[in-house]
Amino acid sequence: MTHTEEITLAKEIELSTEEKILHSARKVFTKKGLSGARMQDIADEAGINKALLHYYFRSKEKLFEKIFEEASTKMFAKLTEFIDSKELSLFEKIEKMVENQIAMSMENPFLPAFVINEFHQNAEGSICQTIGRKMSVSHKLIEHIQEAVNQGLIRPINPIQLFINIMSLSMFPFVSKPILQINMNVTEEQFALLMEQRKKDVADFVIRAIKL
Amino acid sequence: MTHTEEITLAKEIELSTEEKILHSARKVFTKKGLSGARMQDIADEAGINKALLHYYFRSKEKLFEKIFEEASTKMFAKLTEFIDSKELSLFEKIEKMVENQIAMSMENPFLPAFVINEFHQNAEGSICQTIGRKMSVSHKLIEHIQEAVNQGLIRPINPIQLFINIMSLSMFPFVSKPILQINMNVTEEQFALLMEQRKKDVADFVIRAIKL
DNA sequence: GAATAATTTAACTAAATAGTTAAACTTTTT
DNA sequence: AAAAAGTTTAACTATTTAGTTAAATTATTC
Repeated sequence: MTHTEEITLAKEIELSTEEKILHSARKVFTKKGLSGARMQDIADEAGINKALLHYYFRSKEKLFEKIFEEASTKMFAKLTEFIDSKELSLFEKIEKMVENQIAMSMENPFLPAFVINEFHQNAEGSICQTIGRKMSVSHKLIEHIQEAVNQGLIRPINPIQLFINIMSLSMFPFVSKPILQINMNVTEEQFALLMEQRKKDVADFVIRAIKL
Repeated sequence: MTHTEEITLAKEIELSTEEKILHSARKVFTKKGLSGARMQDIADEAGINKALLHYYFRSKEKLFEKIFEEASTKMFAKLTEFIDSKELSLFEKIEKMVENQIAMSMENPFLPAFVINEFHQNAEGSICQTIGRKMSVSHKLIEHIQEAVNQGLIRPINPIQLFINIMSLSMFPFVSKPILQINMNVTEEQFALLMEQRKKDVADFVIRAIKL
């Protein structure tokens, strides 16, 4: 193996320092939160030292801001893709919302709790205000629900309550996972299975609750 | 006003130092979490200095443990009262569970997010393990649901999923309140009104979803 | 291949925060 | 009222953690 081959291979396998930092920052911040995370932990996780962290990202706040914004966006990314669609029926939208949010949570188990908690502890803070404005979920879904009620397709329900219900059923299990697991003696595998079932179960549950 | 009258009056109005500390510790810990809370903030909030805090409660950990255990218990206290009852029907239990958990969350707005988040960040830790064991929700409810399915009173559903649904619908809105508010432009009063409505709405929603 | 720029480190400083001490003050007991 | 116990404080120390510096190393450009 020549020298250049070694380098090419290394580049394919190993991430750049910046990417390594972002990976470990994601991991540490989402697990421990802003106040619980330690720059030293992030550096250790990335296999570098603290000075290099500050070389790439001036401060903890700056690094956090990047991770938090990325996380907030990711949390609702799949939703915004189709929520305004004119082609999908309300029931189809509900099915997709549930499936997408559960899939997102399964792929990123700490993400929902992280975003929710930082908003909680810092709701007035500038970061949350900025990010909050960007991700206001469309009023078109609310209108879609209201239309369905008006047309007698579903029973009367406050559209906002229905939206809250869909989000609650999809995401709460992941947010409260540790309590549920202790509470009900559920292993990791059992939990994953339950959540996989929920992709269909929750949509059915919601549709049964609202159809005439 | 005599000297003794002054003292009697003061005792009625003012809390003991220990109670003042617990009050402010509750406030600061539930808002900021273990890692975000500062002993100085707790002292300031109680109108005392840090040394006195350490006089009453040896360390931050000790004080936190007390507050956290109290909070975890409070979070499910009302539930455990009636959940095993033989007199109540399943639907009555569902109505009470929803109403109690929403009422509890309205009275203690930061409590659910606090408990959930600390479990998340510390699920392996000794505190969570100890507290977790104490609050395992009864299997009798699960059995009650299973019986209702077997007797054909409700449509087939995994009892664990139904339990998760009830908890999700009752508590998620409070956990995700800051995001919901920014997302849907909802004031404090509007939010309180929505949650008041949910006490009935959620029970209806669940019952409609499961009844034949 | 020398010069320049980018990357990385060890060792440091600065700031924040938990926890301690010794003395003063207050209340209760004898 | 003297002694003892309980309460409170100001000023302190110890520890943790974010952030800096200057020098060494590596990669890139001319």
